[in-house]
Amino acid sequence: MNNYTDMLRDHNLKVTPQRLAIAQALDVRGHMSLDELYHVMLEKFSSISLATIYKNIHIMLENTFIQEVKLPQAKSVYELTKASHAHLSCEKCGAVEDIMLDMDVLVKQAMQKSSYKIQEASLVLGGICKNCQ
Amino acid sequence: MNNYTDMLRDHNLKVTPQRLAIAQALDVRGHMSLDELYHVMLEKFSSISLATIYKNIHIMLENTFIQEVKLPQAKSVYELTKASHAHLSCEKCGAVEDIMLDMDVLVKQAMQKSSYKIQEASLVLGGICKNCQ
DNA sequence: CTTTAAACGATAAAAGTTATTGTTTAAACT
DNA sequence: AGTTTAAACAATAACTTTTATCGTTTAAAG
Ligand SMILES: [Mn+2]
Ligand SMILES: [Mn+2]
Ligand SMILES: [Zn+2]
Ligand SMILES: [Zn+2]
Repeated sequence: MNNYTDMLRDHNLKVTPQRLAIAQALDVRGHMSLDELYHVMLEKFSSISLATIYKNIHIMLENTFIQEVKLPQAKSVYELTKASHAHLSCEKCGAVEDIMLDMDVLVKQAMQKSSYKIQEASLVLGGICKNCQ
Repeated sequence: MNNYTDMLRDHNLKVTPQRLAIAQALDVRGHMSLDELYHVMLEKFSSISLATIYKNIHIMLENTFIQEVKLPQAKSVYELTKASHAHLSCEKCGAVEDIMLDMDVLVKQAMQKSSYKIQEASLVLGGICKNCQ
């Protein structure tokens, strides 16, 4: 009865070896594209179907077990759902990092300027990571 | 020698009737998905090829005549390049609006917290527009 | 243990995007 | 204005990505 098992059950997802491996991979690596996830999964399950990856990403998104992060100049990456946060994206090596930023002031400003009821903020900051500088 | 002609020439794009219509459509409607653009173009050019839309979007992106906006829960939309700005996206009707917000403080904060050299910020605020409330 | 609905792998089908080819045309140059 | 040429065009084939189908396996409940 490990950690990922409980997490999957909490999101009404049946616990399978494939899903446990997806959860672990995303937990360890943070952010992964669909392709990356598929190739990592192939190492553990040499005959896993690509359709299984697609279907699990879908249902995991529906059940908010994971989140999709759309990056400006690259393929989407996926991550385990956690507290809302922004992203740093290195335009040289493609690395993606989390960063906690207080967006309350900005969101409040936006609600005053516009007539929108804002529910969520998606911020991706593009730049060059320490390693690539 | 209209306005869109000059704009296209400024971005090293050969001026064709199709491109003038794309520029006008994006100028008038603000943000359009590839499909929307294709269908609007079909009204003016009943036999325009979908490949022409794809190719023009590509070269216009390359030459920074237009920008792509990736929305969290919807297809990408495209817009004429203008001063950097954030977006409001209505999760009910799909409307997309521009909003000018000063992100300097936030970006400065992010550069201090991380070791990234930040070059651009992409912010999409999801919510409910005035009409849909 | 059974039972059963869900998940799986394999693979076909559909949708989305890019490449190819012959024709047309915008723009440069007489 | 007429000629030339490279780029853009429409048509469509090829390729990639995503989704649907189907027979089999398995997680979870009883
Ligand atoms: Mn993240
Ligand atoms: Mn915009
Ligand atoms: Zn980097
Ligand atoms: Zn709306």
